[in-house]
Amino acid sequence: MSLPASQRRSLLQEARCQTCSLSSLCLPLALELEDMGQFDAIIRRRAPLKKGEPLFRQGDRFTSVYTVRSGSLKQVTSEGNGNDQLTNFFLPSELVGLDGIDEEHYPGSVIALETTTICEIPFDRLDMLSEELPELRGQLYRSMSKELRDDRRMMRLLSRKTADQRLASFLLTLSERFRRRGYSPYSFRLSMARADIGNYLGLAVETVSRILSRFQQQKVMAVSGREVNILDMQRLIALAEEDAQTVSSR
Amino acid sequence: MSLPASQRRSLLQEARCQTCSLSSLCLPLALELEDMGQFDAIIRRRAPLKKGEPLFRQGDRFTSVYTVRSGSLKQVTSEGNGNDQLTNFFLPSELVGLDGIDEEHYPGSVIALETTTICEIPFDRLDMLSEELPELRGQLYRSMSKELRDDRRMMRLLSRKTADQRLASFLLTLSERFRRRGYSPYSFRLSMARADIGNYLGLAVETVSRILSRFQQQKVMAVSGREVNILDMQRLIALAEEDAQTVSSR
DNA sequence: CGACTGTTTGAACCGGGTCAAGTTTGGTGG
DNA sequence: CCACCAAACTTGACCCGGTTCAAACAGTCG
Repeated sequence: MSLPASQRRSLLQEARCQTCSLSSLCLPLALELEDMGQFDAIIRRRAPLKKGEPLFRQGDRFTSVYTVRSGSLKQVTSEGNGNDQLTNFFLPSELVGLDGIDEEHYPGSVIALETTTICEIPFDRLDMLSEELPELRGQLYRSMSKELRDDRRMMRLLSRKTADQRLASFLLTLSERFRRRGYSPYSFRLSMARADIGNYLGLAVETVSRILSRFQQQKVMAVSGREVNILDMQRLIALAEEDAQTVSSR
Repeated sequence: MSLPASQRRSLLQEARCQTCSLSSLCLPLALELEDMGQFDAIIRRRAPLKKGEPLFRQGDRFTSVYTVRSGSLKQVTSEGNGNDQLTNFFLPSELVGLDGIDEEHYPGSVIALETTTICEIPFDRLDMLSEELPELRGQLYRSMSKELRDDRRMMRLLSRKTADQRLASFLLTLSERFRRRGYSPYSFRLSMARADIGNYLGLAVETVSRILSRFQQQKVMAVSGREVNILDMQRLIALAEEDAQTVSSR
């Protein structure tokens, strides 16, 4: 199956970091133009994933890290017995698979929540290139360090926050991530199911649903299926940070 | 204040990786003897910390990562309002401070739980050295990756496990860490207070205390103050993994 | 257009938090 | 070495947020 040369070129073009709209957020963000060419040479394009398809499965041998080009994914770790744990959602420009380096196997499956395109970065090549390019190395350290910090925040959420605070925090985090990517922080579409949100936040589906209904009824946001519209950002921030009595007493 | 030459030498000796009993677990574990010398040259010895003293405080500028030589520490992140979150305990050979790389400030205070000695590794030197020594670089990536995996496990614990399962898991994790360091996995001393355990596991102090009492009464372990003696390891593993009805029905 | 999956809502229950009151431990100074 | 005090720990009683169970409803995709 072959394409006309022009289309083939445009596909390749699309896979080049220099022309990628995410380059200011993505791994090579710290690179000079000339270095970016080197980086470009090691990344591989992947066929788009359809909704529900895995990028890789738990236990697969670790070979590459990935960045999301478009779409979104979830990471799920299964513990043998029925209950899985959803440990992460990935949006465009975010790095996937860093937690597989250590044991040389991916510790969870990563599954597309919608049609999703991906850049594959073979880790051995990345490591070698990071030897030559201190900027790239630094960026890689920073990416992992940021993920560690985010994890700590998540632990705090899971161990200290009420269901309302969890939902509010989750929505604010999404909002902020959309904002940084140039989308509206007020109005966006949830690509994940309520069950996924519940699993991620340590809540029952029913609780997620109930609280979303309540937020809507309190005019903090409008929710219609997976479409979210934040109406009162300040209130949402208050809901995420403060304890119950502080919020209710206004 | 000066010491006889022989003692001075022995102090320096003590600070050398080649003679450190932890070298098989610590950051330079992958290095050849000759490379270890280079690594040795960049690490700095620190005066021992007394119980309650901070290694660094939340918000301090990130300069170094640290490894524990002896003793133990806790990492605490404060969110302005009263409630702090204890996000980690550190035992000998474990790397402290990796989550500060990204924002160039430490995201939490790290405080000694007992008299604790530390090796300081200035990060800029470590980064430069990691350029020359692929083994060291790999070990650094692996350390961070392992911490990511551990965090995911902690998230699962916090979002899915009951109080009993949390305590059991916590004790097993400690047990395993002691075992790997050459100490008894059955009998050890908790260097942290019940309140610290509760904070870390997302439980009230009272709950921690109650459950430890119950474990003891069920002859799973003997607890006397901070001394722990695991009597029935299999049972403890079952308590950590299985759901309540499975365990109670035996 | 039917079947299935995802979502919402209601009612009842319970695990673990909170509050309160001892009890033990460890550190300090006499 | 002991007495004292504050901090750490234990235990009990009660209560509440969030889970579970149940059932109806809404999308969505063959």
